[in-house]
Amino acid sequence: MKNKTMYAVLGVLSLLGPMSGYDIKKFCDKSISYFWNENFGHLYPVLARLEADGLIERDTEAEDSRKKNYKITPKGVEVLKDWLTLPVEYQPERSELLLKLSFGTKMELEATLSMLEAARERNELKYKQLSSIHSYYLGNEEAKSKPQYPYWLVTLRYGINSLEASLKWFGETMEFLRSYESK
Amino acid sequence: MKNKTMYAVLGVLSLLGPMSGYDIKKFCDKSISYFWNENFGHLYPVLARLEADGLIERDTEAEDSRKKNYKITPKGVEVLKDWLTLPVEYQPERSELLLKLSFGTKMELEATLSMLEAARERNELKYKQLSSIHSYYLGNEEAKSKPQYPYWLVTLRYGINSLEASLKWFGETMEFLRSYESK
DNA sequence: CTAGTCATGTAACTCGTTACATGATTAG
DNA sequence: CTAATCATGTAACGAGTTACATGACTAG
Repeated sequence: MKNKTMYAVLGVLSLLGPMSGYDIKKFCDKSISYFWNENFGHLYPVLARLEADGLIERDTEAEDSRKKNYKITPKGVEVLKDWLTLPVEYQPERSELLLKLSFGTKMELEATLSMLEAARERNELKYKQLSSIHSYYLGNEEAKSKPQYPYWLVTLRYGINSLEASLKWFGETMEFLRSYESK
Repeated sequence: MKNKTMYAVLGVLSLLGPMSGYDIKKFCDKSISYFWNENFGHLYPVLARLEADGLIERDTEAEDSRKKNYKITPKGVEVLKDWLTLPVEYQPERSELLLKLSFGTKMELEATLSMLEAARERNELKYKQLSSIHSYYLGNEEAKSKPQYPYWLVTLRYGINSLEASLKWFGETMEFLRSYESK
């Protein structure tokens, strides 16, 4: 479980050019929060360390007084590329929803169902948000002209695809549990 | 991000009866690793604390010499049930695969594709494993007679359903990226 | 003038991982 | 006899979260 925040920072800076810590956080929240999240408490120390290690540096041009804009260095690019070619690390699964559900016999059916319903609604909301971004992308020539376009499109589709599958499961599962009980 | 290991322990003990730390770990690895994982370094201290707090206690009956068997106490059951009715906590997403993929322009297409292929193969293997457990369940009368049966079935289906969706996405995505490049 | 947002940071903390240590038992 | 597995633990560490502090600027 190595520090992945640093690679996220390097990647974002290499894709979008000089940015401040605050901007990086905003970008995460706004554009990639469905698959990546950062918080200030971790981000700022990582930025300091990346600068100390010479992987990023202050961008003196276009100084916005109170912002600390960083740009990636050639050394930073190298480190990023090395990481990109490494296989994706195995991440042990931990789903609180499924854990609770597997203890279903220890709670009331109604409680289980309302837990599922709450989770389903959250997913449905996310699904709608991602879908609307998706259709925006498909109809926007400027977005399409960017080199990142195909990659952003497929990540988006991953999110949409997963949510779609989960919504289907929620429906089937709630139906199944209700009918199983009433036998 | 409260300590969820303790609830996992309480739940497992309440479902399966007295067990040792070693057995709990084995159960996680064998039966629920597709949605929950534990490791000894965390598990043993948590067991000690749960005992100190009176949520579990040593089971003196059927002592297996070198095993420390724990059973859940009434207080432990209460704590478990309180937690079960709480809504599932929001878990910020962090997918290394999608992060890397979103930086796709910074690497060779071939490297991206082989990263995807490796991930796809892992998922396919898991998919086959879960599917075989699923069909075993459906044909096993003893499993069906247990009160947990409907809950274990639906968690299993969650795993299968997600993997199925991801496999579909992997196929489409690799195809899309290849054809996008060659234009 | 005041509330909110912009922007950067630090300190304390908790969770979970990794690596190591130990001793007992069992299989070949 | 030896290697593997059973079984329990500890120490050190690192990642990431939460809460707090600070100051500047901005909209009503």
